[in-house]
Amino acid sequence: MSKQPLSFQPGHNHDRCIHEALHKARTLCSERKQRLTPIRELVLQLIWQSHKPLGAYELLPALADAGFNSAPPTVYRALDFLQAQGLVHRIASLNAFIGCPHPGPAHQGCFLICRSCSCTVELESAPVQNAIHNSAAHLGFVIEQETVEVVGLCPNCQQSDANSLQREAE
Amino acid sequence: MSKQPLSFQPGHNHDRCIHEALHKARTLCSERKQRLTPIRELVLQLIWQSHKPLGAYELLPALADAGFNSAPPTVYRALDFLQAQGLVHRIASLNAFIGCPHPGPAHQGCFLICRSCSCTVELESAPVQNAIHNSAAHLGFVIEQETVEVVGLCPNCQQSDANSLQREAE
DNA sequence: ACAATTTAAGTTATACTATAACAAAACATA
DNA sequence: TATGTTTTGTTATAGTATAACTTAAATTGT
Repeated sequence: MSKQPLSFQPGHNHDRCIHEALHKARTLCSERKQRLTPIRELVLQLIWQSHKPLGAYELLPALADAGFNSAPPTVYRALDFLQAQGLVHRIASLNAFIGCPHPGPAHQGCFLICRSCSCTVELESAPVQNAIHNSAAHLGFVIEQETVEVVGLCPNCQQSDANSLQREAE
Repeated sequence: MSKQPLSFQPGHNHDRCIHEALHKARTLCSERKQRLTPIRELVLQLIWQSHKPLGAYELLPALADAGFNSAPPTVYRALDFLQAQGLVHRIASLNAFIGCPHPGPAHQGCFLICRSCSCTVELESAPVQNAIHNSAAHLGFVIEQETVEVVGLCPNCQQSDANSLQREAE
């Protein structure tokens, strides 16, 4: 097994993840002459609270706490902007959003989502992309957008599951 | 380019698709001692009206016309049953449902969805599956459920798009 | 600096998707 | 036919997302 991505390392320094994500976002938006307004930056920071996808409505209370309007359009607009800039991805199967760990060139992720702890990894999976592209090309289908979301158990939770099954058996 | 699946052949005999889908469903449910009730069969038939994913609420009027209760739980229950039997798939990125052309062994499809005409093909794509499984295995992630939904342009609509662009240019 | 224009945020209302919870009916089986 | 189980009817509500219009802030040209 190869080195785990941070999402699957419970003990990693997550402050660093947040800090880096915000830094990259500021740099990219600046380069692109896009306005990373306070609301947008806050929403991005909130999304990066964890490596778990968050629903739009889960962000509203924190927006209110920060003194902003906290009606749904506010958070959806911020999320729309962040998605357009490739800073967050939407997970269609969960109606939720997650920060992109390598924003920059436009891309669509391939996500591994743990059904137990919700931790989610975004793979940059060339083989998956290639397989999809080949299948599509074979039918003359032109791809514009890909949604690849895989739900299962992360290594940590397989552990826990095994433990609890064992406990049940005792 | 290989032979197109029926979904991408506008002129195909679709009555045959419907008939076959219903026949397979009856056979499978019978084998499994599951009850394909009138409501469930009607919902399946409605889903098979076309090769385009349909929203749950789009089915309600037809249920009402047929004299059934047409509150949301009715159609969602039928869809739940049909999904459990592998007779329909849910397309998460569209909140919509589509008939499975090869029901039987449990599986998760890989879908090519035309953003112009909505026609959708379910691929039985071993290479895509394999690529996903390899990537997951590499991280020690155990897969339970896969969502692969690819949006783009089908061969027919590329044609149309090209034509309309050409017309615009004239 | 000012006015004009564009972009973002506030606000209210509402559309769309899905499920909870309980009652009534239909079915399966003894 | 009595019994338990499954399905359907029914009402209400939860959860997700956007439309439409107003106000405010930032940007641009002069």
